[in-house]
Amino acid sequence: MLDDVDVHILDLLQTETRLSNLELSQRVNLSAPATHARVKRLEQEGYIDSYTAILNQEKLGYDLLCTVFMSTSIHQTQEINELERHLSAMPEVMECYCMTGSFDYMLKTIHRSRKELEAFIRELNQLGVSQLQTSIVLREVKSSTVLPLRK
Amino acid sequence: MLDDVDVHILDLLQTETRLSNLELSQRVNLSAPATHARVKRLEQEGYIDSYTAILNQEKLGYDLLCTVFMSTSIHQTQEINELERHLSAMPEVMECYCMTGSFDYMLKTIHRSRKELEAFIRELNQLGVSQLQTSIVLREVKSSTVLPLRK
DNA sequence: GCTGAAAACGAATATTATTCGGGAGGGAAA
DNA sequence: TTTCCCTCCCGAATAATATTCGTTTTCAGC
Repeated sequence: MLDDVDVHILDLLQTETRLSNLELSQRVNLSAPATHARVKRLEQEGYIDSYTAILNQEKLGYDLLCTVFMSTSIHQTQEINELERHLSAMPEVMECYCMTGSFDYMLKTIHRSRKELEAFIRELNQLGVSQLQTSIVLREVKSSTVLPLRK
Repeated sequence: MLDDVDVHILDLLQTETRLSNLELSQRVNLSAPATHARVKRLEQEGYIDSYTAILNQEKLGYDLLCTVFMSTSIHQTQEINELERHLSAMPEVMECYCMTGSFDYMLKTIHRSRKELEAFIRELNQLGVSQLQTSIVLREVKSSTVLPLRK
């Protein structure tokens, strides 16, 4: 279980990840070793999934962010698994969710150009897709990975 | 501009962020100081937006991931800005995009319970929203922040 | 209050980042 | 071709930081 200090640590880690262990320990009013042990425990117990660097999409030439809603014509578990493995392996697919609503899946995809987007959609169509509805992101208003721990 | 080594560094940083600078330098066949200087430059020039810890939603009690499509009845720039500032400030809103398609915005939101989701939707409805369509994520097939640099 | 387990502390050590001086490589001008 | 200059690299030295360790404190259960 998590106490208040654990939650404080998690919250600092997800917003100010680059804090040194020493600074972190000062923020939560604990010694450096105690703080360090807690962080290790939180990693160990799976509260922290991963650490990552968020790169700038625009600067790296990825101008085209899309959402794709799709349904599939296949229904057998094995084929579904196969389809999902395919989707997961596609590097353009950043997120893939199985959803309620009129489509089976929603994808968030990223592309360098319309040309690449078109190639991607063509690739999707070869995977047993029955319906496809693609929308393009015009502007990013907010993009965060931060869970609202302090609410 | 970026050379091959820069791209290699960025790719390692977004997948194996916890590599020490020494290990990183060995992976890209450069000395530690040279690698370090490159990373600093990449941060400085904005190729790296941020570093973050990805927390485990489920373990922290956030079972409900949703997509919300919404349109607004307001059209004046100032009011739109106001609306977007509101949306950005809501901690449940993890992502917010202005989109093509039949709705103005798409949100990705996260909640602890149906109760909280309901409260959130009620809050949204007080912001000048004309249409709202909420779907719930049944299963996460893939969730990544990694750009396909090596493609 | 007493006891034992869990967790914290400070000091010592090990790792790692960071700085620095110097040198190699490569393009431009004579 | 030679010289100059700029950029970028390297290894060694230093500074900062993480990590380990033995001891002390804290606190729940009796």
